Amino acid sequence: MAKHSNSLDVARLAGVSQTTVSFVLNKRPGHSISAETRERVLNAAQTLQYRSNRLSEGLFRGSTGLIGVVMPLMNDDYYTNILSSVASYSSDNEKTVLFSPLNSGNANNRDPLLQLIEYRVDGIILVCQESVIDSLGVWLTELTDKHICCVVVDDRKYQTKVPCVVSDDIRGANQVVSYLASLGHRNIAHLSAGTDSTTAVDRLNGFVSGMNELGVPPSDLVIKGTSYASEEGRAAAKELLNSVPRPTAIFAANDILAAEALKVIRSLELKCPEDVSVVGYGNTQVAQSLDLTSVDQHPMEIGRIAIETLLDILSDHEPAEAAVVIGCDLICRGTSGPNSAV
Amino acid sequence: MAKHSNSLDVARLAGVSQTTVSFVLNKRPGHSISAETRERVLNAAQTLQYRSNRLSEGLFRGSTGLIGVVMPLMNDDYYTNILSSVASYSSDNEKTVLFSPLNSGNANNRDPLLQLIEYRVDGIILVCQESVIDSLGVWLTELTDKHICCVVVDDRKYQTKVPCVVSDDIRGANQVVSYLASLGHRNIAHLSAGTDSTTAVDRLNGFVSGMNELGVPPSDLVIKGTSYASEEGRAAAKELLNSVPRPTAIFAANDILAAEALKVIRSLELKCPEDVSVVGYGNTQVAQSLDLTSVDQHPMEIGRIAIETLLDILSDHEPAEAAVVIGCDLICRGTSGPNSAV
DNA sequence: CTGAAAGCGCTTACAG
DNA sequence: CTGAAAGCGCTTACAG
Repeated sequence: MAKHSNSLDVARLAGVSQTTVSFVLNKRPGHSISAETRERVLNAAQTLQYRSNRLSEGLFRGSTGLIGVVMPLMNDDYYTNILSSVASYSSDNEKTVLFSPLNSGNANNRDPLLQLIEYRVDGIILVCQESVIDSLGVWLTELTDKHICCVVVDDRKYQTKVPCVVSDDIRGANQVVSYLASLGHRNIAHLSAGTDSTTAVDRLNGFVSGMNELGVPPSDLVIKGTSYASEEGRAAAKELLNSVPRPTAIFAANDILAAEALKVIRSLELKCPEDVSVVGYGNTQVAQSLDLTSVDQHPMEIGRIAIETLLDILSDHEPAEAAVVIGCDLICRGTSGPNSAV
Repeated sequence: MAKHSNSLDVARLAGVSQTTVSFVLNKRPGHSISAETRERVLNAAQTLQYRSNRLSEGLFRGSTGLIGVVMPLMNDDYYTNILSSVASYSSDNEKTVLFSPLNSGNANNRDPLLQLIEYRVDGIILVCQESVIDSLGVWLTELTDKHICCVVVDDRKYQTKVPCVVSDDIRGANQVVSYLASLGHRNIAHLSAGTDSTTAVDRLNGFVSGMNELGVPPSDLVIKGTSYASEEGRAAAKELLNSVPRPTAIFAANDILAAEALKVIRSLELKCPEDVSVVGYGNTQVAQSLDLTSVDQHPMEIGRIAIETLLDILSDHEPAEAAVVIGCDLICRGTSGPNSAV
């Protein structure tokens, strides 16, 4: 069992009361303590390696300094970067992250929110994903019932009730289409991730609207793919690349799918970007390693805004309502080039 | 400010004492409660959406149910997978992860351990990295002073003092060499990550010993590279591929470096694996996307063993001492093939 | 079968 | 300038 010294231990060693210890250690401005007593307390605390018990503090204050983070944890830099940014920013603001994973894969999934509530977190950052969307409404009312502040990332369905931070996937996808069009491409196909995920739908919509702006009629749009899974992506990529006429450019809904497209291109002995240009989404490590043109969503920025928003609400009680939309940037690399068919 | 109902609220609504509420909710075996009272308490708890305050519980019990995790958070599936596995396993065991990032990048880095100690975590999983190695000794004595259980991942320097879980990098690297040798390669170069990181050193050593077993004298070994950073890796890969005679196979210390080697190979208009075979390390998303032969370290398994070990110590007080070495597996993909020069 | 009381480790009015 | 006391929300001997 762990052995921690407490403020009473410090008090005894310094020959003062607990009150004095608390005053010295918390540097209360009102109460002045004699320099000599101060010194004695500080020494005692040092000697005993005293660390204040944040649980007790929290109990008294009604504020724990804990920030709950609920998110899926998958092989995607996106989530890692958000977590990294939230955690480091929290740490800078004397907050600590209590982490609750989504879809841990294991069967006995405890309610991820419940754990956080039981520890009386000051606020929650909830990063959404398909599997969560259905529960979201219930969760949010549970949180508002208990007056627990929450910021939702990656979904804006409830933006009137709770602050949301989302990536501008529609515009990102749109930018990709404009960029490919500027390279002379018209026969652009979309390797989609289906309609289960909000982000996939947004990227699809951005693609469609971009193509419409180019004057391509909806009936001529070439779209395949049903999820972010690489196996399905591969099959869809094959269909796309075997269709006649073959698209001169493929816009994939994420970098993993783009990687699958590249594999298929290679297996068909086609060349990228000479025969087919490929653009991904997310600008993950995969994109960098593949020299893949992709859209950077700035996940660190998303995390930063989310935690900043949460901390703002926590201190000001200002009920921010609007959704914050984080812009994205197209990063051009070697997999995209001029349409050689022109 | 958050509003939670407490056990007194429940007691009042049910018309019983706090004691009874506690007994009902915690299903104490000794004390029997009349079915009718039980029902009333349960209903009241339900009505008030009562959630026990784990901080108060922890204060009383001297055990918080919090597991501290200290790790770097970078664009590497390895850490993400460890965290994912630790978090889900913790959750399954009624524990919650308190997360403390390493190298958050920001200047005002609070001591990552301190936060965890202040929240009186039951135990700590410490995933090492170059930047931590120096502090490790100090940290460990701080933890043992306070009798806080700790499991160290990725370093076994202190295995006599604390349980360690490490990946078998030496053997992994060794396997790569054997595999490449079995394909007829003899002129195998190592794209190293230098000597700052323990893992990089182990992979280097595994490579060297593997080559020695093949009968290649140390003086003939070709080794370049100084870190896991892709820029440096790229430069080193260029040197390797321009050396005479050109290596017929390159073993890179991780997948990112391998990806850089592949880029250089392409830029030199060489073919992989026909002209040069490439093998990475980590079997990350990058390896899958590049169809890269790589070594899977089973990070989920590493995380699982780490948290299992910690939970064992926590419940049995058995002072496990030995280091657990997690095996790894070579995953053969398209970037490695027979030595065509044979 | 049920409840009053003490205590986990803190902090802050309130006295002196 | 310093301390005794109460209370944050729980749980568990100990009574009855």
